[in-house]
Amino acid sequence: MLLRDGRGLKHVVVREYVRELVAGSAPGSPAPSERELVTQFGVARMTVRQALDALVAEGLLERIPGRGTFVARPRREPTRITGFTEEMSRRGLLAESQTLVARREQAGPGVARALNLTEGDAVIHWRRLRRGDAVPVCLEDNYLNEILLPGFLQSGMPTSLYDALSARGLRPTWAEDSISADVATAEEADLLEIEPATVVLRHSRRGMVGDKIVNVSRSVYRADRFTLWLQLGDDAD
Amino acid sequence: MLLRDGRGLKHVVVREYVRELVAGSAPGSPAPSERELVTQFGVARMTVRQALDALVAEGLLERIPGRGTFVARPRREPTRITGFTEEMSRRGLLAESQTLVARREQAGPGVARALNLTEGDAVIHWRRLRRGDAVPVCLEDNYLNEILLPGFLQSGMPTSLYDALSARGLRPTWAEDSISADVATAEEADLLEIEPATVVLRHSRRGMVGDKIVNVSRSVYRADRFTLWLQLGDDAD
DNA sequence: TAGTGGTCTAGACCACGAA
DNA sequence: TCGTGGTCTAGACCACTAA
Repeated sequence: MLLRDGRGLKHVVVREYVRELVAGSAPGSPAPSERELVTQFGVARMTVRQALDALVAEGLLERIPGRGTFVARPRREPTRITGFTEEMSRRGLLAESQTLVARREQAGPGVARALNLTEGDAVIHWRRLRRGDAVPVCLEDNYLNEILLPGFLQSGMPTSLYDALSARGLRPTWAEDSISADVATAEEADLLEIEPATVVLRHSRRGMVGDKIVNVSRSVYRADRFTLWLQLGDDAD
Repeated sequence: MLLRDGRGLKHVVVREYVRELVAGSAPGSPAPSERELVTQFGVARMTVRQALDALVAEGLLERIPGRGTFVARPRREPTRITGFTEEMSRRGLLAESQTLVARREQAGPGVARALNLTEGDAVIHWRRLRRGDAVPVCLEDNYLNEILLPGFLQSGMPTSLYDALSARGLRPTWAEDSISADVATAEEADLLEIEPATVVLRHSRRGMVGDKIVNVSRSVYRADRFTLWLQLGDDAD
């Protein structure tokens, strides 16, 4: 079903027409009325409603009974699942990255459990020292399920892990995170250019898309250089 | 419009009938077919579709063209915005709370900005020492916009702030959080029963419902007793 | 082939908002 | 009063799945 090109479906035609029509309009601007669209496209009103229903559901439009249909104010969006590169650029800092380890390894017990693999299964281990505006900010270990990412190590390491995962349709849309405060080990302190036993923020993440567990990351941040910002919830009042 | 009791609307009748019918069914169980419901309720098929559309949108049902309509597997849900009490009970710990301060104050510059008030405006300041299974875990300062919560201090302090806000229709559905690692001040260390300058996790939150900023909290957690757990994203693959 | 959901029509009446 | 969105009808044809 639905092998016809989307442009052939009338409700899709109307939907995309309205979407482009209101693109860039200020919140509160009126959209065409349903009966206007009926005459304009020569379709039934139910078809127009189906088109508008979709735009209302995605938060672009808002219906007010007795008044009309209007451009909705943009919804607030919860924090997306991003990596260091995007996070730094959001803060207006230049993200740099130095790969310390990039190799195939056998999963240890913790990584195996987190990736839902068996101990000893092959995983990709990628360790990077992350800088923001040239200052060491974060030491990040990523473990990837090699079965999901054949040839990943051979294809040359990308700048942004999440961009590389996106290209393979494996960008996590869901994550389980844990965040704690701790002190740096000697090795961490050395790489982050801080004194041993200095306060750090630890952040572990399990990234998933659908039912697939894509990666596990363990990051340690300099507490004097990094605060985690989050937006939670949704605007469904 | 819609002053008729919801039970009078046919698509609502059908929707709630189906909702109760499939309540408790295993994911993958078949729901009644659209045409079955048409004959059963004596309504048009568009009406049945409207009813089922709502259940599909909320993730209860799933349509598979050519096969039928089925109970969907429950969606994963991002971490809700909760407070200490719910968080502890989720971990199977007994949450206790000792109020140290509960009074009306004038907002300082930081609190005023966070609550979008003017410096010197009245705010409710509520400071509590929070214990999990009798061990001090967290010192929490809450600042509430008094205009939104008239008589809050007089009504007796509740166990759970979020429960009390729910009762007034002011439970935050949206929050902006910041999380950092730090060391305890002398006062914090004393109350949390740790050594001064011990590592702690700081968590600030601005809680909102709609456009209203309800509260600002600043919590300091013993790092040896608390790790923050989060689930981010949604299951819209 | 029979049954399913997806799309679509050409109407209708209702409650509400604004003029 | 007129225009709006909300609800509802009684059909229709299509593409797909499963027997």
